[in-house]
Amino acid sequence: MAHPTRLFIIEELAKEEHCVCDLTEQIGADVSTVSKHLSVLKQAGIVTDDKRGNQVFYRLRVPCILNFFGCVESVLEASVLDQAVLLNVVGK
Amino acid sequence: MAHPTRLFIIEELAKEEHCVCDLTEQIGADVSTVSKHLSVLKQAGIVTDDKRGNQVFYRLRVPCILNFFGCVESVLEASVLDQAVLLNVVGK
DNA sequence: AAACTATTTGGCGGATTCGCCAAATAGGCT
DNA sequence: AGCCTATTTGGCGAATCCGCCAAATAGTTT
Repeated sequence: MAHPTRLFIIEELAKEEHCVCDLTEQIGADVSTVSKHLSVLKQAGIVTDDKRGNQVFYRLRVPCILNFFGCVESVLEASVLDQAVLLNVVGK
Repeated sequence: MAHPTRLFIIEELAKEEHCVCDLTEQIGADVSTVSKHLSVLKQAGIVTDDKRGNQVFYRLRVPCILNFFGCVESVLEASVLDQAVLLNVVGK
């Protein structure tokens, strides 16, 4: 599934947990789209979810995943966009 | 582009440099396919190429990228295959 | 130059992925 | 219960990606 969005999600969750609605608003895509991205990340074990009230909060389960970005940045003068490209490469 | 193959390439190049023909033989896909994978990795800055004679040798340019795998393993009891899945998620 | 090996590039069908909409599920509130 | 908000799931067309073949490019050898 889509990169830039998932990358963005990971970066956001690295700061603090967010509910789906929150991420959806920031991303600007349809809620169902964001929900599916989170579903994939969850299935991969990268994030965990926590239902409170009628909303679900997601948070990063693998903080060290951020080192990956640092690693890349140390070599490339990479912007977030370039990282997306990179991840696209390694992943998908 | 494809995951398992690119993941395999990264792991192989982590050990030592390889020419395209070498990787192609190990992977079992068409040479053009492998070449394209390498091309993508190169464009992303993950590998560098070095032409000697009539063959091109590729090597890892971002060794720390391997830490990423270690990171994932520390959380998941992930096999190489699972890592491929994970990368598919983060990437693609 | 001709022949041969190694690699890259273009093209194309097939498969996968993406993102939206609509419908279903879940919890909260009146 | 009925209504509303939040989220997930199913479905589908559009876009992307993959892997092979064929052709082009580059270097070696004779």
